[in-house]
Amino acid sequence: MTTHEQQEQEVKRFFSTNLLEWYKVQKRDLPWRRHRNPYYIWISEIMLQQTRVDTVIPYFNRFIERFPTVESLADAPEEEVLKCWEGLGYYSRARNLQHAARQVKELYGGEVPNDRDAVFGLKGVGPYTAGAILSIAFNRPEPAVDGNVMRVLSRYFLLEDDIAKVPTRVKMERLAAELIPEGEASHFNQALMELGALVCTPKSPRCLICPVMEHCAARLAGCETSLPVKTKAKPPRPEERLAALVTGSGEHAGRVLIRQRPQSGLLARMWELPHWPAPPAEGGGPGALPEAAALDRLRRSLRQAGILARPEGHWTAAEHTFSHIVWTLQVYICREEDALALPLAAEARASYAAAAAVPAAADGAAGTGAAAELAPAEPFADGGHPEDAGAVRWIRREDMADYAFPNVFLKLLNSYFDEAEKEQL
DNA sequence: AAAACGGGGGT
DNA sequence: ACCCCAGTTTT
Repeated sequence: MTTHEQQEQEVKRFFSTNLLEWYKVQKRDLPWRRHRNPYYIWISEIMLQQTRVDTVIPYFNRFIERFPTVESLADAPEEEVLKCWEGLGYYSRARNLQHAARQVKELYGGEVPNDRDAVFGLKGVGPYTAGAILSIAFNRPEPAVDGNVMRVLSRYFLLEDDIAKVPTRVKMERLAAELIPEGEASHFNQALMELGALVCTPKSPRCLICPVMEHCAARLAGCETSLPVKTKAKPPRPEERLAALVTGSGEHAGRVLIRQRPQSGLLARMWELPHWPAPPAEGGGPGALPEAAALDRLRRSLRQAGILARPEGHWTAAEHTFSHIVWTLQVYICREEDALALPLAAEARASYAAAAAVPAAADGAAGTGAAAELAPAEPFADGGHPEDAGAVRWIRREDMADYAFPNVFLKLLNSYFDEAEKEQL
């Protein structure tokens, strides 16, 4: 063995032993670290995907209280799981998690399997989460490479590969596996992620308190802040939308109309205020749509969705940023026309739902050119909006507890009910 | 290989 | 106000 290879080995050994010692002293007291319950580890790892520890903690505690075991999760109504996930984002994680709980119940007697292929086969479990469960819960020497780990390794070993690429992750996994000290997979993998979260942070790493800074190649080269290398995500596309806050009349007095989103796609099965794409303003940029045009457009969208309501005026604007879209919602207060006519509205929705089941023309034509000129009762040029088939409910503030809302609608509804309450006084 | 899929924190 | 962060599934 050459001296160069010996040095390389020494740098690796230094990293592993120092990091492990640091972790044993510095590790945070986190709810899922208080027991070695594979179910807790699994739930926490799914929640921690794309999400920071501080955000996850209250969700984790509520979730475990409500679904203490794999079986309780497998047997729960899906809406309750979704409600528990409300505000956490990436809601397919919640549905995949319940699907996987049913897999564990049916296939493995309710015990999280201690087996690589079995864990991998669970819905919502990919290479990172499989490694995390196997190492943290069962102390198996599997790598668990997330963004934190790639940042730490790319700096310590000065690796300039693009961490957005799959081959880079595979390379990091090989390296991470090599670094695991005998019998210490659980602590070591957590140590790696803990270092990335507390010390080797993206913007201004705290190199002076880092347990391995002495041999950190990026630090020695003075390039730690330019690592890891990562291709930039493309900016989200803007979408202007008109939203309706419909207040009930007659038997719906004091209530607001909400509707459920489709079974798949963005915010699947979540509840919301109804909203539709805003037609582009005359020769104008976004947001320039005149109020009269917006009211007219909204009136026709409501009618087409089978909602008998009249838009009355602009209430507020709200912005909601996804990773790939930015919604600007112009919210209009609308008044339900006649509660007694609701059966008719239900009928309109049902017939529209049937029509919507027929494959419609490609999306994107909404509100452009001719569509803006159509008579009120005519469908839009693109065949309508897929959301319009969704179920609707009239709710009071107390009823919000029974429906899962994306954050933007949670805020709008709370704010509306606050205002409505104040006016009562 | 690239896009879809939320929400929050740092600067 | 703007920039950054990041696993799995679907296309």
